[in-house]
Amino acid sequence: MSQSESELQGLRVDASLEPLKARRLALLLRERIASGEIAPGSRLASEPALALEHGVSRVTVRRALDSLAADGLIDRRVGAGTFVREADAPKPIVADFANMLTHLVEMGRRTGVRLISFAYAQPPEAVAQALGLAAGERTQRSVRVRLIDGQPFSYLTTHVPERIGLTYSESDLASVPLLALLERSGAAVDRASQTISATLASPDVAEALALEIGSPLLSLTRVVFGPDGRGVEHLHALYRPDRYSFQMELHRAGADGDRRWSPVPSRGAGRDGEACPWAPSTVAEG
Amino acid sequence: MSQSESELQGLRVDASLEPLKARRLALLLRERIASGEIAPGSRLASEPALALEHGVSRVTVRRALDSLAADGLIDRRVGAGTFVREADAPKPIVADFANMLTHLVEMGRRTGVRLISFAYAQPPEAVAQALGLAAGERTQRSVRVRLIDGQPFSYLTTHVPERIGLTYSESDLASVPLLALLERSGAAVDRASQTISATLASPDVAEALALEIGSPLLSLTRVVFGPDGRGVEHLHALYRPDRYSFQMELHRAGADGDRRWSPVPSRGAGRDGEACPWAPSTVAEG
DNA sequence: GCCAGTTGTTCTATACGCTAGACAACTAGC
DNA sequence: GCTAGTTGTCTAGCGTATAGAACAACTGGC
Repeated sequence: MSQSESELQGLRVDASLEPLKARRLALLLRERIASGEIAPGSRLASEPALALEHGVSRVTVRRALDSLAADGLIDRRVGAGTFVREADAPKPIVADFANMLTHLVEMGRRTGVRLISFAYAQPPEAVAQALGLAAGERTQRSVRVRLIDGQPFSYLTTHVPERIGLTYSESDLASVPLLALLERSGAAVDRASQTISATLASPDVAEALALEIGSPLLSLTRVVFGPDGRGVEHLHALYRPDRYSFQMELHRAGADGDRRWSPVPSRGAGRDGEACPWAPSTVAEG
Repeated sequence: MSQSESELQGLRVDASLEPLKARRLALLLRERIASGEIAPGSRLASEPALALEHGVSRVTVRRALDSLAADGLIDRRVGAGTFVREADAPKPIVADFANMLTHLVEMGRRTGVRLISFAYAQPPEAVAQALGLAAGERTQRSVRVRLIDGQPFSYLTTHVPERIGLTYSESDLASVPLLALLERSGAAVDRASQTISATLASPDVAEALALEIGSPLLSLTRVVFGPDGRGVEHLHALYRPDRYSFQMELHRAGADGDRRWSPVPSRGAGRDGEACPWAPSTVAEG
């Protein structure tokens, strides 16, 4: 037993162990670089400075930087310093909210889908309740990972009432957006309610999204209803924030003194002023 | 030596370190509980069973469970087992997006503000660019923490061009919403652009929000523009997802086949069907 | 060329995560 | 009451992450 364990540990040394403090520092710096808080091309604080700033030893700082260097995020030059590598980072996808969700601003980039699991079973209580299912009613549960340019960016778990799910096949799901399938099957879509939050990557999600465990994730839960008020789809989506974020443009509305905003269908309001005339057909739910 | 160690451990028990494997297991179990995969009220596998299942020692399992217990997710009963606690989670504040942002659904709960810092200085490059400032133009930078029922839930960093910031005082900021101050000063507000993402709690933010370092946070960046197109306010907000989330109701819009949604001012669409008729005056930017 | 400051490398000592095992206290079912 | 199984507590020891420090190699600006 101790044999296999030590062997296991020995084998996974390469797998970027990166313990506690070093890991935290790495995540933090990763975030700052991804968000542009530390501008590309600029020099990071020196290792001793970082060590002091974060209250850790220089060894730990170096371990964190090793991780970033291994991912090609930084360049280290002896005697000069550590620099954020110039934009080789593909710009994150920006989902325009005003126009409304579901619309991926793809700008010609290729998206793909990997179907992780597909099965019919009894849903968790919370899902059953949200969809307004009858007691014991089963759902089709599917887990998919969406890719852009071959890179995973979202982890989607959907529950669809069995009666609706049966109208399309597993391979349909791997190629056609779910909402399209739902409509094709005659399940009219009328209303949706969604909540946006944040969470951490659990081991399985982390692996699917090529992340480290404990990385931050954007979380979206959406429940779609038909005109009869019955639930049609329950979506739980997790997004890599470095590759996907929500954006919206707002205009002042209402009378003066009435502080109220209204979303506006902003065309191509990408964060870097990208032109991005997206095709009206590039619709996806992920 | 062993004395100081045990003493140290005794002292920092509260600080809940939660290293690697334990953390990993904790996240995994958290996920399963949150998703309902392990139903509320049901018994978890025993500690030895979990240890065997995940290939870790029982001590590690216990550390993971300690973390869940500290968060009130599970109940442990000696001799009986460990049980998933029935939903007692205090409902988070829900910001209704459709109606539009800035609107806190407070439902009578008292909010407060703690002013962390207040100063005029040169803003970071990214902020200056977003606001469209002239080179070298300074901004008023303020950091505030918003509370609800005495509990911190958001960490707000705002940058306002110096010329505008000078029109109100430090104490104004601690009591009046920023947007109200801006308008009072005659700085008309016309348009805003915002991005929603997720990130991790850095040490300072973690402390201000009473969180552990590395906790997930909802991140909102908003840039407000006046009618002349010049930036008026740059807001970077971080929210505790357990106490604050965004919610919106959507209605199908557009012709059939045109998969398009439009936000709708949903009154009281709280996740648990709360009635919540919020006062139109309860406006805040946090 | 000099020098302050940087990364790269190595060392020691300590702190601590993790394992393995044993035992106590308790519970539920028979 | 008895017993199997549970959580609570403790011990001992190993491997390693971390702290702290020193030194080498290198860079850029003066």
